[in-house]
Amino acid sequence: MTLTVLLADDHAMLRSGMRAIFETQPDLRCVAEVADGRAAVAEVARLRPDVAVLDIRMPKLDGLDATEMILADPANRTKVLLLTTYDSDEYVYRALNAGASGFLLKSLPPEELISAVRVAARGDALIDPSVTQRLIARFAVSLAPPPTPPEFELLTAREREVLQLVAAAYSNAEIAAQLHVGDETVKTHVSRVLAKLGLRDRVHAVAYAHVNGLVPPRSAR
Amino acid sequence: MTLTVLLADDHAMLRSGMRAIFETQPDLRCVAEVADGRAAVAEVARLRPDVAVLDIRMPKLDGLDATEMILADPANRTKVLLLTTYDSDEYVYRALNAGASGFLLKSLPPEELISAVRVAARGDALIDPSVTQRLIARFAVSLAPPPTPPEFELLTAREREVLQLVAAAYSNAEIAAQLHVGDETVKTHVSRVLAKLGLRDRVHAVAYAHVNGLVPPRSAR
DNA sequence: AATCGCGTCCCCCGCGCGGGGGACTTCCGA
DNA sequence: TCGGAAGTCCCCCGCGCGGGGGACGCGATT
Repeated sequence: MTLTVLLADDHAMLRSGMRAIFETQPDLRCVAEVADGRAAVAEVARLRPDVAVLDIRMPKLDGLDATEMILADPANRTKVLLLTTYDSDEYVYRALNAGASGFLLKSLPPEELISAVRVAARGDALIDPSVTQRLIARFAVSLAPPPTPPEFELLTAREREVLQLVAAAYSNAEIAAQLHVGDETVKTHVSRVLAKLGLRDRVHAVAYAHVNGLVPPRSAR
Repeated sequence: MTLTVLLADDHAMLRSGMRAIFETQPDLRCVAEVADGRAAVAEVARLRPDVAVLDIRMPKLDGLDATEMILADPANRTKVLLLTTYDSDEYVYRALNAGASGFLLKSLPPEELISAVRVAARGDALIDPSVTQRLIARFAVSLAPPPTPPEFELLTAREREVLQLVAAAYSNAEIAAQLHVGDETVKTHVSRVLAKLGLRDRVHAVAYAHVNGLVPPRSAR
Protein backbone atom coordinates (compact mmCIF):
# COMPACT_ATOMS: atom_id res chain seq x y z
CA MET A 1 0.00 0.00 0.00
CA THR A 2 1.34 3.41 -0.82
CA LEU A 3 1.62 6.23 1.67
CA THR A 4 0.53 9.71 0.69
CA VAL A 5 2.50 12.69 1.94
CA LEU A 6 1.88 16.42 2.07
CA LEU A 7 4.83 18.81 2.20
CA ALA A 8 4.57 22.25 3.74
CA ASP A 9 7.53 24.60 3.71
CA ASP A 10 7.92 28.14 2.49
CA HIS A 11 11.14 27.35 0.66
CA ALA A 12 10.46 25.84 -2.74
CA MET A 13 14.00 24.54 -2.86
CA LEU A 14 13.56 22.51 0.28
CA ARG A 15 10.22 21.17 -0.87
CA SER A 16 11.61 19.89 -4.12
CA GLY A 17 14.53 18.39 -2.24
CA MET A 18 12.20 16.45 0.01
CA ARG A 19 9.99 15.52 -2.90
CA ALA A 20 13.02 14.09 -4.68
CA ILE A 21 13.84 12.06 -1.59
CA PHE A 22 10.35 10.61 -1.43
CA GLU A 23 10.33 9.82 -5.13
CA THR A 24 13.14 7.36 -4.62
CA GLN A 25 10.62 5.26 -2.70
CA PRO A 26 8.02 3.47 -4.77
CA ASP A 27 5.55 3.32 -1.89
CA LEU A 28 5.67 7.00 -1.01
CA ARG A 29 3.71 9.54 -2.99
CA CYS A 30 3.88 13.25 -2.46
CA VAL A 31 0.34 14.40 -3.16
CA ALA A 32 0.67 18.10 -2.36
CA GLU A 33 3.14 20.87 -1.75
CA VAL A 34 2.15 24.05 0.01
CA ALA A 35 4.07 27.11 1.13
CA ASP A 36 2.20 28.22 4.23
CA GLY A 37 0.35 26.87 7.21
CA ARG A 38 -3.11 27.94 6.19
CA ALA A 39 -2.80 26.08 2.90
CA ALA A 40 -1.44 23.08 4.76
CA VAL A 41 -4.50 22.88 6.99
CA ALA A 42 -6.82 23.25 4.00
CA GLU A 43 -5.05 20.68 1.85
CA VAL A 44 -4.82 18.17 4.66
CA ALA A 45 -8.56 18.48 5.19
CA ARG A 46 -9.17 18.04 1.46
CA LEU A 47 -6.70 15.31 0.54
CA ARG A 48 -6.37 13.53 3.89
CA PRO A 49 -2.82 12.35 3.27
CA ASP A 50 -1.31 9.73 5.54
CA VAL A 51 1.41 12.06 6.72
CA ALA A 52 1.93 15.81 6.65
CA VAL A 53 5.47 17.12 6.91
CA LEU A 54 5.33 20.68 8.20
CA ASP A 55 8.02 23.25 8.65
CA ILE A 56 7.61 25.16 11.89
CA ARG A 57 8.43 28.55 10.41
CA MET A 58 5.86 29.32 7.78
CA PRO A 59 3.94 32.41 6.70
CA LYS A 60 0.33 33.03 7.70
CA LEU A 61 0.12 30.15 10.14
CA ASP A 62 3.16 28.51 11.66
CA GLY A 63 3.65 24.77 11.77
CA LEU A 64 2.68 24.49 15.40
CA ASP A 65 -0.62 26.28 14.98
CA ALA A 66 -1.27 24.29 11.84
CA THR A 67 -0.58 21.07 13.75
CA GLU A 68 -3.01 22.06 16.44
CA MET A 69 -5.69 22.84 13.90
CA ILE A 70 -5.16 19.65 11.95
CA LEU A 71 -5.17 17.40 14.98
CA ALA A 72 -8.07 19.19 16.58
CA ASP A 73 -10.29 17.96 13.76
CA PRO A 74 -11.87 14.73 14.97
CA ALA A 75 -12.30 13.50 11.40
CA ASN A 76 -8.59 13.85 10.82
CA ARG A 77 -6.42 10.79 10.43
CA THR A 78 -3.33 12.48 9.05
CA LYS A 79 -0.20 12.20 11.16
CA VAL A 80 1.96 15.27 11.52
CA LEU A 81 5.74 15.43 11.35
CA LEU A 82 7.27 18.74 12.33
CA LEU A 83 10.53 19.97 10.88
CA THR A 84 12.60 22.79 12.21
CA THR A 85 16.02 24.31 11.84
CA TYR A 86 16.42 25.29 15.47
CA ASP A 87 15.29 23.04 18.24
CA SER A 88 13.93 25.50 20.74
CA ASP A 89 12.46 23.75 23.75
CA GLU A 90 9.32 25.80 23.49
CA TYR A 91 8.66 24.41 20.05
CA VAL A 92 9.11 20.87 21.26
CA TYR A 93 6.67 21.16 24.13
CA ARG A 94 4.04 22.79 22.00
CA ALA A 95 4.54 20.22 19.27
CA LEU A 96 4.16 17.32 21.63
CA ASN A 97 1.20 18.84 23.36
CA ALA A 98 -0.48 19.34 20.04
CA GLY A 99 0.01 15.64 19.39
CA ALA A 100 2.60 15.68 16.61
CA SER A 101 3.99 12.29 15.64
CA GLY A 102 7.46 13.59 15.16
CA PHE A 103 9.79 16.45 15.86
CA LEU A 104 12.80 16.48 13.56
CA LEU A 105 15.64 18.79 12.68
CA LYS A 106 16.29 19.69 9.09
CA SER A 107 19.79 18.36 9.49
CA LEU A 108 18.23 14.92 9.40
CA PRO A 109 19.76 12.52 6.85
CA PRO A 110 17.38 11.92 3.90
CA GLU A 111 16.94 8.23 4.55
CA GLU A 112 15.87 9.00 8.10
CA LEU A 113 13.22 11.34 6.85
CA ILE A 114 11.84 8.49 4.81
CA SER A 115 11.84 6.15 7.76
CA ALA A 116 10.26 8.88 9.87
CA VAL A 117 7.35 9.09 7.47
CA ARG A 118 6.84 5.34 7.68
CA VAL A 119 7.05 5.45 11.48
CA ALA A 120 4.48 8.21 11.66
CA ALA A 121 2.18 6.47 9.20
CA ARG A 122 2.00 3.37 11.33
CA GLY A 123 1.08 5.43 14.36
CA ASP A 124 4.38 5.55 16.15
CA ALA A 125 6.37 8.67 16.88
CA LEU A 126 9.92 9.81 16.88
CA ILE A 127 11.91 12.72 18.13
CA ASP A 128 15.27 13.97 17.03
CA PRO A 129 17.97 12.52 19.31
CA SER A 130 19.40 15.91 20.19
CA VAL A 131 15.98 16.93 21.43
CA THR A 132 15.25 13.63 23.11
CA GLN A 133 18.16 14.19 25.44
CA ARG A 134 16.71 17.35 26.88
CA LEU A 135 13.25 15.90 26.83
CA ILE A 136 14.37 13.06 29.03
CA ALA A 137 15.97 15.48 31.43
CA ARG A 138 12.78 17.46 31.64
CA PHE A 139 10.66 14.37 31.88
CA ALA A 140 12.85 12.96 34.60
CA VAL A 141 12.59 16.01 36.79
CA SER A 142 8.87 16.06 36.31
CA LEU A 143 8.81 12.54 37.70
CA ALA A 144 11.62 12.89 40.20
CA PRO A 145 10.77 13.26 43.85
CA PRO A 146 11.34 16.92 44.67
CA PRO A 147 14.29 17.48 46.95
CA THR A 148 13.00 17.59 50.50
CA PRO A 149 14.20 20.76 52.20
CA PRO A 150 16.47 20.14 55.19
CA GLU A 151 14.21 21.75 57.78
CA PHE A 152 11.50 19.27 56.87
CA GLU A 153 13.60 16.60 58.54
CA LEU A 154 13.04 18.29 61.88
CA LEU A 155 9.39 17.33 61.85
CA THR A 156 8.20 14.31 63.78
CA ALA A 157 5.98 11.73 62.14
CA ARG A 158 2.88 13.20 63.71
CA GLU A 159 3.81 16.69 62.67
CA ARG A 160 4.27 15.63 59.08
CA GLU A 161 0.91 13.97 59.20
CA VAL A 162 -0.66 17.17 60.46
CA LEU A 163 1.17 19.21 57.84
CA GLN A 164 -0.31 17.00 55.13
CA LEU A 165 -3.78 17.73 56.41
CA VAL A 166 -3.11 21.42 56.80
CA ALA A 167 -1.90 21.42 53.20
CA ALA A 168 -5.19 19.83 52.20
CA ALA A 169 -6.85 22.94 53.66
CA TYR A 170 -8.44 21.22 56.64
CA SER A 171 -9.16 23.36 59.70
CA ASN A 172 -7.74 22.44 63.06
CA ALA A 173 -11.09 21.02 64.13
CA GLU A 174 -11.32 18.85 61.02
CA ILE A 175 -7.83 17.56 61.50
CA ALA A 176 -8.60 16.77 65.12
CA ALA A 177 -11.62 14.75 64.04
CA GLN A 178 -9.65 12.83 61.44
CA LEU A 179 -6.85 12.01 63.83
CA HIS A 180 -9.22 11.29 66.74
CA VAL A 181 -7.50 13.72 69.06
CA GLY A 182 -8.50 16.98 70.69
CA ASP A 183 -8.29 20.17 68.71
CA GLU A 184 -5.93 21.68 71.24
CA THR A 185 -3.53 18.92 70.35
CA VAL A 186 -3.74 19.80 66.71
CA LYS A 187 -3.04 23.41 67.53
CA THR A 188 0.09 22.36 69.33
CA HIS A 189 1.26 20.30 66.37
CA VAL A 190 0.53 23.06 63.92
CA SER A 191 2.38 25.58 66.07
CA ARG A 192 5.41 23.33 66.22
CA VAL A 193 5.33 22.73 62.47
CA LEU A 194 5.21 26.45 61.81
CA ALA A 195 8.03 27.11 64.23
CA LYS A 196 10.25 24.36 62.84
CA LEU A 197 9.68 25.30 59.24
CA GLY A 198 9.93 29.02 59.92
CA LEU A 199 6.46 29.69 58.54
CA ARG A 200 4.20 32.49 59.65
CA ASP A 201 0.82 30.80 59.53
CA ARG A 202 -1.04 27.87 58.04
CA VAL A 203 -1.46 29.70 54.77
CA HIS A 204 2.28 29.68 54.33
CA ALA A 205 2.27 26.05 55.35
CA VAL A 206 -0.13 25.18 52.56
CA ALA A 207 1.99 26.98 49.98
CA TYR A 208 5.15 25.41 51.39
CA ALA A 209 3.71 21.92 51.18
CA HIS A 210 2.56 22.34 47.61
CA VAL A 211 5.71 24.00 46.38
CA ASN A 212 7.83 21.29 47.93
CA GLY A 213 5.76 18.51 46.46
CA LEU A 214 4.44 17.22 49.75
CA VAL A 215 1.04 17.17 48.12
CA PRO A 216 0.67 14.76 45.22
CA PRO A 217 0.23 16.94 42.12
CA ARG A 218 -3.21 16.04 40.75
CA SER A 219 -1.77 13.91 37.94
CA ALA A 220 -1.05 11.28 40.59
CA ARG A 221 -4.59 11.35 41.87
CA MET B 1 38.24 8.18 17.09
CA THR B 2 36.90 4.77 17.93
CA LEU B 3 34.01 4.19 20.28
CA THR B 4 34.19 1.43 22.86
CA VAL B 5 31.11 -0.58 23.64
CA LEU B 6 30.14 -3.00 26.38
CA LEU B 7 27.44 -5.59 25.75
CA ALA B 8 25.34 -7.05 28.53
CA ASP B 9 22.78 -9.74 27.80
CA ASP B 10 22.22 -13.15 29.25
CA HIS B 11 21.83 -14.76 25.85
CA ALA B 12 25.21 -15.55 24.30
CA MET B 13 23.57 -15.81 20.92
CA LEU B 14 22.28 -12.27 21.03
CA ARG B 15 25.58 -10.95 22.26
CA SER B 16 27.52 -12.47 19.43
CA GLY B 17 24.91 -11.18 17.02
CA MET B 18 25.35 -7.65 18.25
CA ARG B 19 29.10 -8.04 18.36
CA ALA B 20 29.01 -9.07 14.72
CA ILE B 21 26.99 -6.00 13.89
CA PHE B 22 29.47 -3.71 15.60
CA GLU B 23 32.42 -5.40 13.91
CA THR B 24 31.15 -4.25 10.56
CA GLN B 25 32.01 -0.73 11.72
CA PRO B 26 35.68 0.16 11.85
CA ASP B 27 35.15 2.83 14.47
CA LEU B 28 33.21 0.68 16.92
CA ARG B 29 34.97 -1.72 19.23
CA CYS B 30 33.22 -4.13 21.53
CA VAL B 31 35.51 -4.24 24.55
CA ALA B 32 33.50 -6.53 26.83
CA GLU B 33 30.62 -8.95 26.92
CA VAL B 34 28.88 -9.83 30.15
CA ALA B 35 25.88 -11.97 30.99
CA ASP B 36 24.41 -10.26 34.03
CA GLY B 37 23.85 -6.85 35.54
CA ARG B 38 26.33 -7.12 38.35
CA ALA B 39 29.12 -7.92 35.92
CA ALA B 40 27.98 -5.06 33.72
CA VAL B 41 28.31 -2.55 36.54
CA ALA B 42 31.73 -3.90 37.46
CA GLU B 43 33.06 -3.93 33.91
CA VAL B 44 31.75 -0.48 33.15
CA ALA B 45 33.54 0.85 36.22
CA ARG B 46 36.75 -0.93 35.17
CA LEU B 47 36.81 -0.34 31.43
CA ARG B 48 34.81 2.89 31.20
CA PRO B 49 33.50 2.22 27.72
CA ASP B 50 31.83 5.00 25.77
CA VAL B 51 28.55 3.16 25.61
CA ALA B 52 27.03 0.23 27.49
CA VAL B 53 24.26 -1.69 25.81
CA LEU B 54 22.21 -3.43 28.50
CA ASP B 55 19.38 -5.86 28.24
CA ILE B 56 16.67 -5.12 30.77
CA ARG B 57 16.08 -8.74 31.74
CA MET B 58 19.27 -10.06 33.18
CA PRO B 59 20.19 -12.32 36.11
CA LYS B 60 21.43 -10.99 39.44
CA LEU B 61 20.79 -7.33 38.64
CA ASP B 62 18.40 -6.21 35.95
CA GLY B 63 19.27 -3.62 33.36
CA LEU B 64 17.37 -0.87 35.08
CA ASP B 65 19.06 -1.33 38.43
CA ALA B 66 22.38 -1.63 36.65
CA THR B 67 21.69 1.62 34.82
CA GLU B 68 20.89 3.38 38.06
CA MET B 69 24.09 2.13 39.65
CA ILE B 70 26.22 3.04 36.69
CA LEU B 71 24.82 6.53 36.31
CA ALA B 72 24.83 7.18 40.04
CA ASP B 73 28.62 7.05 39.98
CA PRO B 74 29.80 10.64 39.56
CA ALA B 75 33.03 9.47 37.94
CA ASN B 76 31.06 7.65 35.28
CA ARG B 77 31.07 8.90 31.73
CA THR B 78 29.61 5.83 30.07
CA LYS B 79 26.29 6.30 28.30
CA VAL B 80 23.70 3.61 28.73
CA LEU B 81 21.47 2.16 26.04
CA LEU B 82 18.72 -0.12 27.25
CA LEU B 83 17.37 -2.97 25.18
CA THR B 84 14.21 -4.88 25.81
CA THR B 85 11.88 -7.30 24.14
CA TYR B 86 8.70 -5.90 25.65
CA ASP B 87 8.15 -2.20 26.00
CA SER B 88 6.37 -1.98 29.30
CA ASP B 89 5.69 1.59 30.30
CA GLU B 90 7.10 1.03 33.73
CA TYR B 91 10.43 0.11 32.23
CA VAL B 92 10.51 3.25 30.17
CA TYR B 93 9.83 5.60 33.02
CA ARG B 94 12.40 3.99 35.24
CA ALA B 95 14.92 3.99 32.43
CA LEU B 96 14.46 7.64 31.70
CA ASN B 97 14.51 8.61 35.33
CA ALA B 98 17.73 6.73 35.78
CA GLY B 99 19.14 8.81 32.94
CA ALA B 100 19.52 6.24 30.20
CA SER B 101 20.51 7.62 26.80
CA GLY B 102 18.30 5.25 24.93
CA PHE B 103 15.43 2.86 25.20
CA LEU B 104 15.24 0.44 22.29
CA LEU B 105 13.37 -2.69 21.36
CA LYS B 106 15.26 -5.76 20.25
CA SER B 107 13.29 -5.70 17.04
CA LEU B 108 15.47 -2.76 16.04
CA PRO B 109 17.17 -3.10 12.64
CA PRO B 110 20.93 -3.69 13.05
CA GLU B 111 21.96 -0.50 11.31
CA GLU B 112 19.79 1.47 13.73
CA LEU B 113 21.53 -0.10 16.67
CA ILE B 114 24.78 1.15 15.26
CA SER B 115 23.45 4.63 14.79
CA ALA B 116 21.97 4.48 18.30
CA VAL B 117 25.40 3.83 19.75
CA ARG B 118 26.81 6.81 17.91
CA VAL B 119 23.93 8.99 19.06
CA ALA B 120 24.42 7.95 22.67
CA ALA B 121 28.17 8.46 22.47
CA ARG B 122 27.78 12.06 21.40
CA GLY B 123 25.47 12.75 24.33
CA ASP B 124 22.15 12.66 22.57
CA ALA B 125 19.38 10.22 23.27
CA LEU B 126 16.83 8.21 21.40
CA ILE B 127 13.76 6.23 22.13
CA ASP B 128 12.09 3.55 20.10
CA PRO B 129 9.30 5.10 18.02
CA SER B 130 6.67 2.71 19.34
CA VAL B 131 7.52 3.85 22.84
CA THR B 132 7.86 7.50 21.91
CA GLN B 133 4.23 7.58 20.93
CA ARG B 134 3.04 6.68 24.40
CA LEU B 135 5.73 8.79 26.01
CA ILE B 136 4.44 11.83 24.19
CA ALA B 137 0.95 11.12 25.40
CA ARG B 138 2.13 10.85 28.96
CA PHE B 139 4.47 13.79 28.65
CA ALA B 140 1.81 15.93 27.08
CA VAL B 141 -0.59 15.51 29.94
CA SER B 142 2.18 16.27 32.40
CA LEU B 143 2.91 19.49 30.54
CA ALA B 144 -0.58 20.35 29.51
CA PRO B 145 -1.96 23.40 31.23
CA PRO B 146 -4.34 21.87 33.76
CA PRO B 147 -7.91 22.30 32.61
CA THR B 148 -9.04 25.56 34.10
CA PRO B 149 -12.14 24.87 36.12
CA PRO B 150 -15.22 26.61 34.73
CA GLU B 151 -15.85 28.68 37.84
CA PHE B 152 -12.45 30.27 37.41
CA GLU B 153 -13.81 32.05 34.36
CA LEU B 154 -16.12 34.00 36.62
CA LEU B 155 -13.23 35.92 38.11
CA THR B 156 -12.39 39.37 36.87
CA ALA B 157 -8.84 40.29 35.97
CA ARG B 158 -8.29 42.01 39.28
CA GLU B 159 -9.68 39.08 41.21
CA ARG B 160 -7.35 36.65 39.45
CA GLU B 161 -4.48 38.92 40.27
CA VAL B 162 -5.46 38.90 43.91
CA LEU B 163 -5.92 35.14 43.86
CA GLN B 164 -2.37 34.76 42.57
CA LEU B 165 -1.08 36.74 45.50
CA VAL B 166 -3.25 34.91 47.99
CA ALA B 167 -1.85 31.68 46.58
CA ALA B 168 1.62 33.01 47.21
CA ALA B 169 0.62 33.24 50.86
CA TYR B 170 0.55 37.01 51.10
CA SER B 171 -1.67 38.57 53.74
CA ASN B 172 -4.35 41.04 52.79
CA ALA B 173 -2.17 43.91 53.97
CA GLU B 174 0.77 42.71 51.87
CA ILE B 175 -1.39 42.34 48.82
CA ALA B 176 -2.78 45.83 49.37
CA ALA B 177 0.75 47.21 49.49
CA GLN B 178 1.77 45.39 46.32
CA LEU B 179 -1.26 46.55 44.41
CA HIS B 180 -1.15 50.07 45.86
CA VAL B 181 -4.71 49.94 47.09
CA GLY B 182 -6.36 49.96 50.49
CA ASP B 183 -6.56 46.73 52.43
CA GLU B 184 -10.33 46.96 52.59
CA THR B 185 -10.29 46.73 48.83
CA VAL B 186 -8.26 43.57 48.98
CA LYS B 187 -10.68 42.12 51.47
CA THR B 188 -13.49 42.78 49.05
CA HIS B 189 -11.65 41.08 46.21
CA VAL B 190 -10.76 38.11 48.33
CA SER B 191 -14.31 37.76 49.51
CA ARG B 192 -15.58 37.81 45.95
CA VAL B 193 -12.99 35.27 44.87
CA LEU B 194 -13.98 32.93 47.66
CA ALA B 195 -17.65 33.35 46.88
CA LYS B 196 -17.22 32.79 43.14
CA LEU B 197 -15.01 29.77 43.56
CA GLY B 198 -17.07 28.32 46.37
CA LEU B 199 -14.15 28.30 48.77
CA ARG B 200 -14.38 28.61 52.51
CA ASP B 201 -11.35 30.73 53.27
CA ARG B 202 -7.98 31.81 51.91
CA VAL B 203 -6.43 28.54 52.97
CA HIS B 204 -8.69 26.71 50.56
CA ALA B 205 -7.88 29.34 47.97
CA VAL B 206 -4.17 28.59 48.27
CA ALA B 207 -4.76 24.87 47.85
CA TYR B 208 -7.15 25.49 44.98
CA ALA B 209 -4.66 27.65 43.15
CA HIS B 210 -1.86 25.15 43.52
CA VAL B 211 -3.93 22.12 42.62
CA ASN B 212 -5.23 23.84 39.53
CA GLY B 213 -1.82 24.92 38.41
CA LEU B 214 -2.43 28.62 38.83
CA VAL B 215 0.92 28.75 40.57
CA PRO B 216 3.90 27.90 38.39
CA PRO B 217 5.34 24.60 39.71
CA ARG B 218 8.84 25.35 41.00
CA SER B 219 10.51 23.72 37.98
CA ALA B 220 9.39 26.75 35.99
CA ARG B 221 10.97 29.16 38.41
C1' DA C 1 -30.56 58.67 30.42
C1' DA C 2 -30.48 54.59 32.86
C1' DT C 3 -28.09 50.47 33.98
C1' DC C 4 -24.69 47.31 34.96
C1' DG C 5 -20.00 45.51 35.96
C1' DC C 6 -15.89 46.65 37.94
C1' DG C 7 -12.79 48.55 41.11
C1' DT C 8 -12.30 51.17 45.03
C1' DC C 9 -13.12 52.23 50.05
C1' DC C 10 -15.60 51.99 54.68
C1' DC C 11 -18.18 49.98 58.94
C1' DC C 12 -19.28 46.19 62.45
C1' DC C 13 -19.23 41.61 64.20
C1' DG C 14 -17.83 36.87 65.26
C1' DC C 15 -14.45 33.41 65.11
C1' DG C 16 -10.62 30.64 63.93
C1' DC C 17 -6.02 30.92 64.50
C1' DG C 18 -1.39 31.38 66.47
C1' DG C 19 1.70 32.65 70.51
C1' DG C 20 2.51 32.35 75.24
C1' DG C 21 2.30 29.78 78.96
C1' DG C 22 1.72 24.91 81.71
C1' DA C 23 0.86 19.82 82.58
C1' DC C 24 0.54 14.86 82.04
C1' DT C 25 1.71 10.24 79.95
C1' DT C 26 4.74 6.95 77.46
C1' DC C 27 8.85 5.38 75.77
C1' DC C 28 13.63 5.21 74.88
C1' DG C 29 18.37 5.90 75.67
C1' DA C 30 22.08 7.73 78.63
C1' DT D 1 17.54 5.90 87.33
C1' DC D 2 16.97 9.93 85.34
C1' DG D 3 16.53 12.74 81.61
C1' DG D 4 14.47 14.04 77.17
C1' DA D 5 11.65 13.62 73.13
C1' DA D 6 7.10 12.88 71.48
C1' DG D 7 2.30 13.11 71.88
C1' DT D 8 -1.61 14.56 74.27
C1' DC D 9 -4.61 18.17 76.51
C1' DC D 10 -5.72 22.80 78.72
C1' DC D 11 -6.04 28.24 79.44
C1' DC D 12 -5.76 33.18 77.95
C1' DC D 13 -5.03 36.81 74.76
C1' DG D 14 -4.71 39.46 70.47
C1' DC D 15 -5.51 39.76 65.72
C1' DG D 16 -6.23 38.71 61.00
C1' DC D 17 -9.81 37.17 58.48
C1' DG D 18 -14.36 36.58 56.30
C1' DG D 19 -19.45 37.78 56.06
C1' DG D 20 -22.87 41.19 56.41
C1' DG D 21 -23.96 45.47 55.06
C1' DG D 22 -23.29 50.22 52.25
C1' DA D 23 -21.09 53.77 49.26
C1' DC D 24 -18.78 56.09 45.26
C1' DG D 25 -16.73 56.79 40.51
C1' DC D 26 -16.05 55.09 36.02
C1' DG D 27 -16.75 53.09 31.57
C1' DA D 28 -19.56 50.38 28.44
C1' DT D 29 -23.79 48.70 27.14
C1' DT D 30 -28.77 49.34 26.47
